[in-house]
Amino acid sequence: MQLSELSRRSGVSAASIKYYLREGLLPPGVTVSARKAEYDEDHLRRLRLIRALLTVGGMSVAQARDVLAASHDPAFDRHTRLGVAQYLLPPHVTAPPEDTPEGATWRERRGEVLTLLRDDLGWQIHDGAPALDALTEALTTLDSLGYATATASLRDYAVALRPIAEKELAIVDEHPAIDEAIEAVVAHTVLYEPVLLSLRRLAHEDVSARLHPPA
Amino acid sequence: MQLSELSRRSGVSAASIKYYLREGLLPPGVTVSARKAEYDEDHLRRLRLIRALLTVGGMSVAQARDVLAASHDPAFDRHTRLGVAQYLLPPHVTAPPEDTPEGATWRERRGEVLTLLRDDLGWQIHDGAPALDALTEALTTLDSLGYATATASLRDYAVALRPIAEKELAIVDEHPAIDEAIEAVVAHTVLYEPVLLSLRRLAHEDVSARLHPPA
DNA sequence: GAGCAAGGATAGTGCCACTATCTTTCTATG
DNA sequence: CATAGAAAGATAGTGGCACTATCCTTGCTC
Repeated sequence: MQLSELSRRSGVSAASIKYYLREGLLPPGVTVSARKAEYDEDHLRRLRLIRALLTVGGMSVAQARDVLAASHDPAFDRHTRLGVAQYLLPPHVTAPPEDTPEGATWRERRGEVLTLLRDDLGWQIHDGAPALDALTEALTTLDSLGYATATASLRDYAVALRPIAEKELAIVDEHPAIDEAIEAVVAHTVLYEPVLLSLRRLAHEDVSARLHPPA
Repeated sequence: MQLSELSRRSGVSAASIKYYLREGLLPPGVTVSARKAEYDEDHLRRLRLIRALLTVGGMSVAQARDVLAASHDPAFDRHTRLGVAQYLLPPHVTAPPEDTPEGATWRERRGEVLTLLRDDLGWQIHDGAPALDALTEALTTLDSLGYATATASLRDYAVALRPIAEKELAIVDEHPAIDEAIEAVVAHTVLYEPVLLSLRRLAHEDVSARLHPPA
């Protein structure tokens, strides 16, 4: 199909598709002639994924490009590529400078969390996992606002989320083809986040309605 | 304290503080004279909350302003204000137009989810809850990519999140002062989201390491 | 072979979160 | 008392981002 048809079937403007092509999010089609390029169903699928990452996932174009590129890099094996894709996903937080008081408490907090997850819960996680930094950042921010987060409640969260993670990984492993699996990881990691957060808010509403019944 | 000291103690540039004052995120200080305004500890605290909403929470300045404004609106009672704060929080999705095929499936999906939560799980949730739209949007997007989400797994998510929501609401109810409670709701709703998502990703890593042990 | 639509390149647009500058006002100091 | 200097406030500017509008070339069609 031509670019115009790709645009029509995806609902994305032709100008935007050209933009994604320029930015390397969408691989170029087969150039048939100087005024005709051929795109296939894979392009359509990829385009839908791109739009999902940008809108539902809230990622930037640059982030989406990096994730999509890394997830198709043949230099890595299956397990690594699955991890690389996840490690590249936002958010990315950087630790505060080491020589400041904030930096010291930050690092201390990070160590506590790592100990909880590794030693207490027995999770096998890498020391440099970006999610660990994001978690530390959120916790220290809450601390600075006076909302101390007990290690115990953090453990409750972790325990509640563990079975969910197992189910999700099982779904990914149903895809034998590596490219499909990668896409499944990216899609599940990013697109299930709003599912999780929405359900949490709805649960809040239910609990609140029970605690404070409206008149 | 003066604006310059507020800047120094918060780490936010004086120019940015002026910007937040202009945009109505931060209430003005007491004008002592034309070149001197007095700020107090509440301003410092509010400023920290603003920064947290913008950076950790990923909200826009306009969204933060609306949430902060509504949460201090005396026209609402405690329960309503807690809800209003949450309803105003992003993301906000709009349903597709009713007369399109996508609009029809979207609405159908929304109805299914509502039935699951209300009739099956017995949750008391409002029909117009924005989280319901966000949830529907995420699910239909996943559907369009070929990842059908079984109602059963959605129920698993909901069941896993329910106890977390209970704990969180209990913490909020520890604050008798309404302003403190509002701030607690906003802070918990927004700032615990990265906690939840980070822990989920770390759980993924652990599960993946067990399924595919690295060499 | 004239018209026209598709592709590709390039410059422009609108929004956002600041940020730099300018002016006014006050106060501390010689 | 004069004046330098600093704080507030107003206003205009900046840089990044995600597109988007325009222009030009090319080649198919009638």
